[in-house]
Amino acid sequence: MGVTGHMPPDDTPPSRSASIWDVARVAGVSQQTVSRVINGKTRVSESTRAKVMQVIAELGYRPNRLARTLAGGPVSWVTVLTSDTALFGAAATLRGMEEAARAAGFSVGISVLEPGASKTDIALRLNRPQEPVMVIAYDDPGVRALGALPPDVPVTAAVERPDNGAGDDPWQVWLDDRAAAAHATRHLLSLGHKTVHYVAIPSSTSSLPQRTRGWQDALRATGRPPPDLLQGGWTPRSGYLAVRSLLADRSVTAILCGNDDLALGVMRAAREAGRDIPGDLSVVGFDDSPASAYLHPSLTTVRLDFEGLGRACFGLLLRRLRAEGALPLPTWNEPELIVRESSGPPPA
Amino acid sequence: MGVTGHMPPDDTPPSRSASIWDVARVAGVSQQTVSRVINGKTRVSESTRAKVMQVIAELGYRPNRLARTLAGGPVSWVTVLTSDTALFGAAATLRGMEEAARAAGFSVGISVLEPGASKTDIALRLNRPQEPVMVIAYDDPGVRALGALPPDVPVTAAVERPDNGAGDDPWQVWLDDRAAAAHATRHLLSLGHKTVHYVAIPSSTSSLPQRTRGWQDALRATGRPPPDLLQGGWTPRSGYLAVRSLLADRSVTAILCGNDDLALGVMRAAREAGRDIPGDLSVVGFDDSPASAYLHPSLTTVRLDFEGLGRACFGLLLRRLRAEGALPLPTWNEPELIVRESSGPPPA
DNA sequence: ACCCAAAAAGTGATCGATCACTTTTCTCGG
DNA sequence: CCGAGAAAAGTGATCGATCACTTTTTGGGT
Repeated sequence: MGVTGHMPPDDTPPSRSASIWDVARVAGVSQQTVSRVINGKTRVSESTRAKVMQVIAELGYRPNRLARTLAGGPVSWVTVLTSDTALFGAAATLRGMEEAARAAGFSVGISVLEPGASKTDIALRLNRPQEPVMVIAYDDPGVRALGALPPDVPVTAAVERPDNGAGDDPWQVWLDDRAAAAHATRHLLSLGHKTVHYVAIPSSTSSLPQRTRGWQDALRATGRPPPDLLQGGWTPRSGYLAVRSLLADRSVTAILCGNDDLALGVMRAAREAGRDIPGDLSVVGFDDSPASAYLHPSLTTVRLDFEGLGRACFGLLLRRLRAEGALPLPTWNEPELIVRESSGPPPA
Repeated sequence: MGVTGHMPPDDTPPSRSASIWDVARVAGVSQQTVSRVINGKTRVSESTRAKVMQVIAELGYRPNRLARTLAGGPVSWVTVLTSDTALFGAAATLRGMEEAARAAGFSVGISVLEPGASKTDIALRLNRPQEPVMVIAYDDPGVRALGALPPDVPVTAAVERPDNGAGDDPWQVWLDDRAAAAHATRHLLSLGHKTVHYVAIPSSTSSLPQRTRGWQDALRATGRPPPDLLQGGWTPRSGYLAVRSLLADRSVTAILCGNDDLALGVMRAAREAGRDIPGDLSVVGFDDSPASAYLHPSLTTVRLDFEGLGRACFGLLLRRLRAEGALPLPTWNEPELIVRESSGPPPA
């Protein structure tokens, strides 16, 4: 076996893989031509294209997206900022975003926001100064991160619905929590409950969260004063603790919960207090997490299309990046009340 | 207002943000010096450093990690390949990986594997040819992706424990599912059950999965022949369907499930069949998902430290990248059986 | 044959950093 | 007051691609 031969030139140390130049050299063309073959924008003669493709396969060439992006190629990169991915809503939104991004050929970076992240820190997580970003801003760290991003960063966000609805940042998407909470509350009232109590998830805004408002809306619309709000966290445990003392009061017959995990904790507290569900107490959740249909009793809850929202958030980002506008925005489903076993008429 | 002044030179179009050159020019030093200030490897005089830092703040300069990596800077980038992030184990592992990576100053990319992803496709998801990768290979798409990665890619993986345990790929981490399943099975046997049935999660290997083996181990060790395995999927629904017909048989008194979601489905099927848990039937899950403690009845399950495993997987990657070895590997907890309400002695 | 436009392929600069060297500036002993 | 050696700062090449131009080749029409 000779020193030289038909093998690819061995001046490439084994520790570095083939670049576009290596392909060009072996194929006997310029690297620009290789670039044309790869990107397929301009015409390349069929014979040249075939040879280049063959060399690419032989050398196991894989393009370097870093270099591509640096050199001003098309944007194909997005970072998602989110806080706790253990939460159903955030995780599902992230899935939707990732799916849509991957379908469009984007790489997705993810960076989890811990509560104490500083403003400077946020900017440094981006891989380049004007990296496109999506923020999942359902909670406080997310909302703060959204505010902490430098103004020249192209960003879209999945947020809690703003108060006014219109006239706000056009680069945000949301689900209509308020209407959904009102709907769930009306469902309970229509079953005959005198009033509905509410265990809230933590708030992301200084003003009243939308789910809380929707609950109040529905009560006030029928002339009922909303009872004191019960503040919960995100976990079953916090739901359990929030309602434990309340359940001794048999006049409490219906509880709406800010998410399904809280509802789980509430149901446990109810059983320990000797309350039957739905006989003595109706419980309604929020999210329609996968487990909710299989709980005992199965949980009446509001289905929220977080994945669809995530896809739309990416669609919006794409529209922002490609200024040509008029890119169709993926649609998402409106919240939908799923009635199951955990809600029923109040005890006689 | 004059054409020139103390403002930063306005030859920078507003659409591009400051680079290291801009900082250097305004600060009156070379870009190399700016680089030194930023990276702090070499000494820079205090006065120069201060001036550079000030200009950085004024210009809102943010380093471009793409360019840094391209130019041969330290690796600070990792892509995670995973399939379904809706699964508890995968999601928790991902969280651990992201946490450890972020702590080490790495950016984390995530790419979800759909079942049909081709070999070529996998390589193209990487941002550069030799991008460090972590694979969550608990299921078939993950295992295949691990096999499809080009050989020169530095990769570590969280996997199901290999059969032989040692002598295998040293760049993999796993939890001892087999021992855990055996332990859970022994728990049920020690309560007095004659045998234990098993509803399996889908398998990632051609040979018998570890949880299945552990279950068989424990039965055989006491001279009991393992009953036919019940094949489930990942969802509560699949658990429900897998055992529905079985439950008419009152001699079935203990069921071990491959994950908590399956257990949820099994418990529902049991109730519909009029079986009391744990009076008539004991159910044990796997994962200790957050809901399991609050279910009715609360679920006896095996706690698996997926987050710790994810952190360790990243630690292993770091060790692989920095060949100096001897980097301490984060430890993770061994599986632990959490006994709750859903398991008890068989009916008399 | 001949010329010209369109198609195909090549050239050089650039993106924003790092690296390996080289040059300039201090600091201090003799 | 000079020179040695260390500390500080600068220079030019490079990473792997793209972009805007320029040059060469190809294919018709006359």
